[in-house]
Amino acid sequence: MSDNEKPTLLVIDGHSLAFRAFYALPVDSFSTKDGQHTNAIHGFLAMLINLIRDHKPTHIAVAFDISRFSFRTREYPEYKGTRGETPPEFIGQVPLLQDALAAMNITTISIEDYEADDILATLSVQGREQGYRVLVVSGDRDTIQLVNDDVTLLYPSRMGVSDLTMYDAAKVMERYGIQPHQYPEVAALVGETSDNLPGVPKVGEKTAVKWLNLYGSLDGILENADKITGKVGESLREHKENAIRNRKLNHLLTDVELPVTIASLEKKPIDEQAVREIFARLEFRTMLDRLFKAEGIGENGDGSGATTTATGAAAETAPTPQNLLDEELGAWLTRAVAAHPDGLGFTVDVLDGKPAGMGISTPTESVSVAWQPGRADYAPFEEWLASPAAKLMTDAKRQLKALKNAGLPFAGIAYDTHIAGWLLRPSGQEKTLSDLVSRYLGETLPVSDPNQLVPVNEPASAPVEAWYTVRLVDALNDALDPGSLHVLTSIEIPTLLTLVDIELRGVTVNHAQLTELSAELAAKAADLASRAYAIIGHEVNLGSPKQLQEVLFNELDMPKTRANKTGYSTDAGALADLQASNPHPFLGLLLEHRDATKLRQIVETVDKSIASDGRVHTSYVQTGTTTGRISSTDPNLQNIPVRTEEGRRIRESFEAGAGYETLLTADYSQIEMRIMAHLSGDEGLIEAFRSGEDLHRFVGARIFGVAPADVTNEMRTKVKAMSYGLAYGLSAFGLSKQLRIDSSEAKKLMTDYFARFGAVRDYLRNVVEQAVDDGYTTTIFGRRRPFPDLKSPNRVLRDNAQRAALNAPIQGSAADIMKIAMVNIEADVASRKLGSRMLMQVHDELIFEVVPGEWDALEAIVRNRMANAAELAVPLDVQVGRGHNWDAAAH
DNA sequence: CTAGCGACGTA
DNA sequence: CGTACGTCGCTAGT
Repeated sequence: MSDNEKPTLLVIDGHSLAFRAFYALPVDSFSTKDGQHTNAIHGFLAMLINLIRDHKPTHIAVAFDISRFSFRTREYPEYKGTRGETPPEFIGQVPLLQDALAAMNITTISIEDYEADDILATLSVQGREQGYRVLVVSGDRDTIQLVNDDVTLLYPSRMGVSDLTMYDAAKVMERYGIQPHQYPEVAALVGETSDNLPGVPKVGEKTAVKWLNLYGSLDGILENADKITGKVGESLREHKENAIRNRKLNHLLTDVELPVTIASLEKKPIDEQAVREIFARLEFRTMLDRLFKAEGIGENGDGSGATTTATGAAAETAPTPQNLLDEELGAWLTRAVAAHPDGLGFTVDVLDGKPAGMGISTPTESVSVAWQPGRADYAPFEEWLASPAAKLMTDAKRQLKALKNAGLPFAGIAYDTHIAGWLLRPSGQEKTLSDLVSRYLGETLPVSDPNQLVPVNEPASAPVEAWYTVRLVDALNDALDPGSLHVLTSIEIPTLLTLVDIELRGVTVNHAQLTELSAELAAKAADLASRAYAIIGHEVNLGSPKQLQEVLFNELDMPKTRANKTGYSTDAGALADLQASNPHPFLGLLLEHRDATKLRQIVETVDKSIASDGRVHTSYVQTGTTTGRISSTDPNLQNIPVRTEEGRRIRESFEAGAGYETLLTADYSQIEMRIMAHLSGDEGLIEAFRSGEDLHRFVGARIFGVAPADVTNEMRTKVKAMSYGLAYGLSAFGLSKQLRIDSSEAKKLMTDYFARFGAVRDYLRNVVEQAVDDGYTTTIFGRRRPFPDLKSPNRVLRDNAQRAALNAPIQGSAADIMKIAMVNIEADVASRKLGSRMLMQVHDELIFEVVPGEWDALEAIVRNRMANAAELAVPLDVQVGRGHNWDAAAH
């Protein structure tokens, strides 16, 4: 059999190559936004992808050392003893690399007490015996001994992994002048400094090779040691024990008992979804394309990288959808509903915000409903749609909006797999039905391929999606704990319905007013810019941090600020510091210019999003956060300015619509602090809230030991920053920086705070401890957030996770409470048949439009439902304001 | 044309 | 060396 016909086994020394990659690539250029370093992973995978592309291995294994200790260190404790501490930036990369390899369905092997090289040696021998061509990739020269006619070593050049030198027997001969199997004897004589194995002094590679060629082997050399003259001969006779020991240690074992067979290492298709996930986590972008290309998964979707399911087991195939009408459909629905009381899968194809087709499924059957407006044929369908019969959906919000747009009645939503998936993995990558199917069913959702004129796979249609949804519900319910399930059915599903309504309502925004404001701000920005140019003597793009750096740090020669990836920071904080140390008129103008352009930007964005009904319809993303909050996009109405006078002019343009008398705003005051009081059970803090006194004044009085009336503004500011910072994991350093006070003073402030409110500190500590134990945090209502990074060996990652973990139950509980309030308010408003309606949610604030004459009724409902959304140890205080526009309605 | 980054608005 | 978001313009890459 010729080499070309032989299968190719690729075996890699994982640690050795990852370590090479680590030193080959700059650590600073490869890290995620969370601070996880990835240079070793990147270098390793890039190398691996090239190997797969160039050598097309049929079988692959990667061997890892389990620890620095092995049978060799037992026999010779000094072995590798000179190796320094592993660099902290390297730690943690290996487990992630192993995750990535797992996603690529590549086997990794580690065996207690043996080094990776022993595994490689055993694999290469077994592979050869079984008729494979073997490629060994290692950065350890000892693996040269493995080379023979069937085994080739790929050895990284100097400081890289991208460039591998192929060592076959001829190349070894050319480079060292010996046969590969003789290499360990040369190495034994010469010694290996990096392994802390001294050899025979004065004997280098040249001498060792000369002797070997003269006497045939190390044994031969030692037998003839007496014949060797001169200082080198003396040295050999004196240090021959070194050579003997080295030879024992650098012999690689070829009979290690392996947990796998060579055949089982056969290269399997990568798990595309898992690879996408891990690469996303590592923030590798270009790598994904390279891998997919090497795997033959490509734009043209040719068959070479056929997307089979991970298990290889035959996935269930979706039932062929039936086209039913009229009584047939009605009969089918009656039967299906009776047989599946937990619900039917339901999917609406949405086209331009309108329902196009729909699909309904049980686990074994599916029906296509080519619904068209006004067709009497669909009366039985519409009846089912409006009934409380359970519907199981995926990403229901836009589908329900489409139904409402078409004037279809709807009730009975029982499940949204999209939300369920988010509750399981709130930081999750599962954005689509396809992602969920892949993760929870281990199957691949058929997708349409725009590059194929005649699709090979029928893309998933509404009934097929409904069928996958039904099956997902079971899988998700198995994965969901009771608390999360409660959050899903009692909080999220009702909230979803509320969001559908408030998005469709939108909010009236005064276009003329925004246009005027925009022009005003543009003029102001232009004026500020020209004055700034005059000061520095030339024009510069004030919106370019890069150009500003040139002006500030070169032309004006200002002291360097905090460093960032592109140089030095020019953010507002840094500029304020500069203004304090190096007052310069340019700085003030720059800051003012930033303010004006930022505001104008927001004005323009909001203005552009006003729809033909004169209203802005934001999209709330119910699964947009890790904590349970809702986010808002297109446009984001949750970051409309409020802190400055000018900013509030934008809020003035948000008005009560035609037919409505006024806006009502209602917000929770200090809800997160109240939740902290409740969760910690801190007597002092609870008393503060029950007393009705100004919180920061009350706390300040306790801390500074004065009467509440004697708490100065300065004291109050400090206490306020401290209190709010607590829930974010603020440090003394951070506090001192924010308040611009001495760090010793900040430290004292914290000490004094905790002396008075010790249960708060205990609680915060306990949250983190519990999260480490459980692996997740929980809100008052049972919402979970996993924190795998709490156990990360990377300190930055771990510290970030700790702060996020102590904040999650607080922010998350507040989000839960607000959602409950919203749902209850909507229910009350509906049952009282009020025309007034909820329009917006800004985390702890709700905005309503009030019909003339309904103010009192609405205010009562809002106050009641917000204040009583949860039973806490402290009251929930609600502030209500009234005004024709959003700003005026603030209180 | 797109992705990453810096900057900054909100709770 | 404070949590959670979304959006913009600039820049450097494709």
